[in-house]
Amino acid sequence: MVKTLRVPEATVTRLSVYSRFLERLDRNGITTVSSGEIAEGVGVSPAQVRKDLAYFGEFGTRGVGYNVKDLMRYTKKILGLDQKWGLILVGAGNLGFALCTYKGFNSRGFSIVGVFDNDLTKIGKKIAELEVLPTEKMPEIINKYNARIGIIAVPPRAAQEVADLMVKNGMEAILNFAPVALNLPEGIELRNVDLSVKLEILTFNLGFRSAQSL
Amino acid sequence: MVKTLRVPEATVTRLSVYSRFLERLDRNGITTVSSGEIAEGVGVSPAQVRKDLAYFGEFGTRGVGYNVKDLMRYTKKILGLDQKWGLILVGAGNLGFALCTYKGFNSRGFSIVGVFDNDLTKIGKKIAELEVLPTEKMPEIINKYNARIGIIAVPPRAAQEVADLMVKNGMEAILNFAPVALNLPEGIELRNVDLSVKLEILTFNLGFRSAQSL
DNA sequence: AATAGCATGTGAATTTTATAACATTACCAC
DNA sequence: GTGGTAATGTTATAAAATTCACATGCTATT
Repeated sequence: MVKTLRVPEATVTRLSVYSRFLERLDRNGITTVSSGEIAEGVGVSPAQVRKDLAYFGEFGTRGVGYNVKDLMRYTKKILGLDQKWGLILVGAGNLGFALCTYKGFNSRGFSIVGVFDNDLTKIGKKIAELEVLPTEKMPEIINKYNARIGIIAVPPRAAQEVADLMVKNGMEAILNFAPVALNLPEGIELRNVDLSVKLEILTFNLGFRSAQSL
Repeated sequence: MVKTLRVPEATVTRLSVYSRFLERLDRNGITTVSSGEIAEGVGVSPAQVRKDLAYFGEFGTRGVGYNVKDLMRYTKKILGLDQKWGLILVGAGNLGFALCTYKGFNSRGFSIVGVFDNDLTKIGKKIAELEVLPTEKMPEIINKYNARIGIIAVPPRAAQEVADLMVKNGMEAILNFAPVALNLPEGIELRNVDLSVKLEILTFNLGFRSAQSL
């Protein structure tokens, strides 16, 4: 029986943020950091930082703090970023293009190894150094680069179909930018990035504020 | 004294998702829907749907369900989407370009009314029908279109400076795509969209799964 | 008009998450 | 070495969010 401690997703999210903050500290030559400084730097409480880290082990030294380089490595290891990840992307529109060229992915060990689209006007075009391919080529590319994660950047109506295709071709995780709820078999990891939801939180709050000041 | 019920942000997030789901139902000519059907459609529990809606009033009919058109209008009203919102965007890179042309914003009443960049090679270029302007023109555009929300799509190191400028020019809310924690004065609404965090949740889960099957 | 059926709205129970408080341990100065 | 200081790791407390269960009230049918 494995000791199975459930890690809250919010903890994983924050860990990702800590990890990048640590990279920045490291780039700036800082060698030691306290939970309070991390907290300050990313906008949470010091207790939260320590609690989050405690899910995974003891990484600090009492009375001193954390070694930046070490903690950075640990966090990246925990997140699975001690390896390179090849991603495939379907949807060679403007969003797909932006994602392909997004530096934030590369700097964290992600690289897009295949871009697909079924729009004949897009196939053959180049994005960065990648040629846009028809989805029939998906198995070949996935196999060649051992890709396990797919990104969906197509319009909403096409998203489910693309998701099904990805699953059929063995993808284990999907990052979906289309604003629809996808139906996937058990065991496939799915996360949605909804670009307008956060905007709507902002408008909600702007309205709510006015309502309260009446 | 105003009855001040705090609405969880997760509730607002889901409301936004419900709202778009209802739009889809409406487009498909569906007139009535139950909490169970909404739940099924967006991937939450029926009780969750009812609880979320209960923060804002009673919108359904017992034994029947919800009128799709009405509930759609209510949710949009609650989210502040019964009006048009003009947005300004700083950062005319690939991401900025993608956001400018993103249809999901327009369909929810958002329109980008100004695109700014201080890169001389970008100023003057056209994105959709908008010309990229230097940030000095920001006050003029903000005033002309009554913009209250700004989007940051610049590299991390420039983000804080852009945020400060937006605040100085009267922006009340900021949607930040740069992967850094911004420091803003009290009262400014801030939400971050971090494109790589969700990917790292996926890689965490993929790794975690393998670890557990050992 | 009465009754059966159904889906909402809601208060209570449970679970989860975050905060706070404290005990522990490493380091440094003397 | 010994004691003071500081920041971690952890336990306890509080808060928040979700789920559950059911009473309420509308509709349709007989």
